[in-house]
Amino acid sequence: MFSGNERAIIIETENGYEIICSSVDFFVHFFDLETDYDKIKQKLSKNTLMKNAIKFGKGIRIVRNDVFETTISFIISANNNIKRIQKTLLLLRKELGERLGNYYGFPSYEVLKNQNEDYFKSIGCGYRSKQIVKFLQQTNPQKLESWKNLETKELKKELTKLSGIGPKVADCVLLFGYSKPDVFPVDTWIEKVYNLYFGQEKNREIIRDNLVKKFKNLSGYAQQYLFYYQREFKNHH
DNA sequence: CCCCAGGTAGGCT
DNA sequence: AGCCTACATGGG
Repeated sequence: MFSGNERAIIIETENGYEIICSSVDFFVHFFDLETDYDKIKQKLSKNTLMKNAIKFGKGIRIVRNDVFETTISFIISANNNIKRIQKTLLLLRKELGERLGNYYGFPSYEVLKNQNEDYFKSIGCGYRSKQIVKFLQQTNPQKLESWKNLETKELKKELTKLSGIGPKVADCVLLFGYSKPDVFPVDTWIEKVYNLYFGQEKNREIIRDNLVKKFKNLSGYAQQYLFYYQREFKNHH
């Protein structure tokens, strides 16, 4: 697991998890270790689906990642698969990031802004390359940080004005970058979950609104449990 | 050759 | 406001 210039290696043990990392304070905050997830799990365990999903993803944490890194990462994630997303992000670090022993930090805004569309294509960003270049021209980390006290709805409106950011990527940035819990990112997996357990609907905006109404301030947590459950479920069948 | 993957942008109505 | 469809790229 990487964030900025930090790295953590997580090992599952008999009675929990062990984290070997570059900075304890950083990762206590990053993994939100001061939040009581047992309480959240209890509140969400209202039916068999949620109980199973929580049991399956018992170690899930909503990370508190840097906003800029989160945004770049999720622009790359759009209509992409996780394996290639990880590969592309590792290449970004290796080719443009600072070398820190045997790993690399996330590249700075200035370095990223100096790259052109062809560069991003060369590391597998595909057609998102143009969006990334445009995004880097439109904004910068300072501007993104300045929005952190806006309310969820207002913040989403600002985010979706930027290139490469639609409703789903915005929700992910709100959740993992701005730590807003009242969002429910709807991707292809959540669409499947919804159609399996909640009802027939293909409009993702309607799906999102219904799920936020249902889970309110625990939407982000519920989303993570259901997302992981559905994605892994597929691998086991 | 098809469909899918942590969807979005731009054009049309 | 909604409803198409093109879009890179690799895997199944």
